[in-house]
Amino acid sequence: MASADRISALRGMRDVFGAEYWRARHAQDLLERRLRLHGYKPVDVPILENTELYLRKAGEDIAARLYEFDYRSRRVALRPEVTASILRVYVERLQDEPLPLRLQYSGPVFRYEKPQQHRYRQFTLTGAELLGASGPRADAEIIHLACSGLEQVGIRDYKLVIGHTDVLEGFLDGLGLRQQLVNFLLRNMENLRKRGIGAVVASLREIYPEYESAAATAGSGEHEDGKQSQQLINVLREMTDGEAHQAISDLLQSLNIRIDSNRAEGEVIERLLHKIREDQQAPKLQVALDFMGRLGELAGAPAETLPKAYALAAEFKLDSGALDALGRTLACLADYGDLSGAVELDFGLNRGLHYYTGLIFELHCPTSEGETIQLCGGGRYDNLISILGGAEATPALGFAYGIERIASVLDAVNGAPAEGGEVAVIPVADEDFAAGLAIAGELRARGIATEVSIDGRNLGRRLKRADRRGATLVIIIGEAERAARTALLREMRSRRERPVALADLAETVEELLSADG
RNA sequence: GUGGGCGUAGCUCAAUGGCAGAGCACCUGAUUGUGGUUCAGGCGGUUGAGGGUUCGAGCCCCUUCGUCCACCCCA
Repeated sequence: MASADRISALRGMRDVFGAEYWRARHAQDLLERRLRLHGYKPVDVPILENTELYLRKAGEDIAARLYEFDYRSRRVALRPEVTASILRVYVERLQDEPLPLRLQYSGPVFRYEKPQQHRYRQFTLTGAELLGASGPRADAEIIHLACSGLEQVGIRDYKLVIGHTDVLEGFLDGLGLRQQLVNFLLRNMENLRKRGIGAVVASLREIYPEYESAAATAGSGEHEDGKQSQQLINVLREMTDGEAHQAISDLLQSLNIRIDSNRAEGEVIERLLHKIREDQQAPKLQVALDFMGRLGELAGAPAETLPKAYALAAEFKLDSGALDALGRTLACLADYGDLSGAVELDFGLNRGLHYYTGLIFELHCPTSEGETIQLCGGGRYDNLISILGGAEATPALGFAYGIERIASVLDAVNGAPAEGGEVAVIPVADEDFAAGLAIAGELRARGIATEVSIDGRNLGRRLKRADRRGATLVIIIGEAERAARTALLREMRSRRERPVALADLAETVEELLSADG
């Protein structure tokens, strides 16, 4: 019969086996253990959640990448991260626990992104959350914990990058920009640094086509508008959308003006208001871009970078509270001793999950190909618990490792236990199976991985199989052994073999294996 | 979303527009109770799919699907 068409794995989904499996498994075990040793209690949460959980505050970026669907009139989503679930559990069931509460988790997450190297649509996160703790001591504990996990799995040449959301966000919030533009600017911080202001302005045009013309006329003051209408515009700018809309509508009606077009009156008013306000945004945008350009250059060792940041804050009359906090966190971090990884401050750092409210950090590491990949990311999200319905505002922070990425930078030697059975039992004939299975049972009871050969081919073939599967010892039972109540114990590497009494077999095997190391 | 590369045997890949091949894996035998080597043989293909050019297409052209990589973003 002809074979049917194949069904292959979905794009971006991977099958993991062999050495790669063990590398990832080993890394995850070590990390979980390290978190446990710091008092972080494991929690298992569902992979499938209510979509709403991720829409509350995660930001549009993640919403667009969600595996999300309707099931029996319910909107559900595969989790793109685990923090939201952990906080949901806290809000739902753990609010009577004494704070601070230390929790950890491991498991798969899903993001619908274009796959490429070190980037899959399903990957595994191991993470920690510290709930109900604010201040630099908590910040330092989390950063140190993240670093010490990497050291535990044998990664020492990592780089720690620390940033703070309030420096940029605080500045933008004070500017009075439309929220859409603020979000745009936050998203484009990296972009600005890598590709320059031209690229950012180019993509800005997509959401704010008027930017350049508005910027050009903004400086010229009161242009074709008369002074009176400029005053009117200023009044409208101060109003909320609803008030302004109503005001214009009333004005048109009292003057008995009909909007003479096939557009609805409401729509015309919307556009008018939009236009009035856009002009206002342009100069602010210019200031914002200027500030961001300067901020993006602020990266490097804390000792040099922090003073520069203070100078910039003073120049733009910005509150330096975030910088003070960063300084205190760094001081607390020093109490853990020297970090073997290099620490770097980066004020351009801006993480994709938009719920971060203060400290943010990432851990990076060079790969064997000479590239740098991010292994871990985290930060503080003080208002997420309230957003998810927590009874009272509870500060919180955490981080997560990407297990596959960590495994990819470990060398093959680092944690790849032997595969399959160390011992293979080969019963030659049907009559030998009962004895063979009994021996296998004894060995397994002693913790020795044992497989029983069940293919009926000739002995040579079966030995070959056992060898290729990595068996170091083979136990052969056939007619002669059956009669003598022994088994033939063969050491594969040396090809030496000798009969051993069935009663002594398990003991002998154990000794041989432990002698080998 | 944008830009590249690649789709040929189970796997890794060859093949000036001219008979679709090799290595590995698998199976059989030399060896019906002794593996890693060797030797002999065998199985294995709608060359991703569809159309076009040509006497002739795995190769050239168009379409489409898949996949990998890069940008963006992230773990």
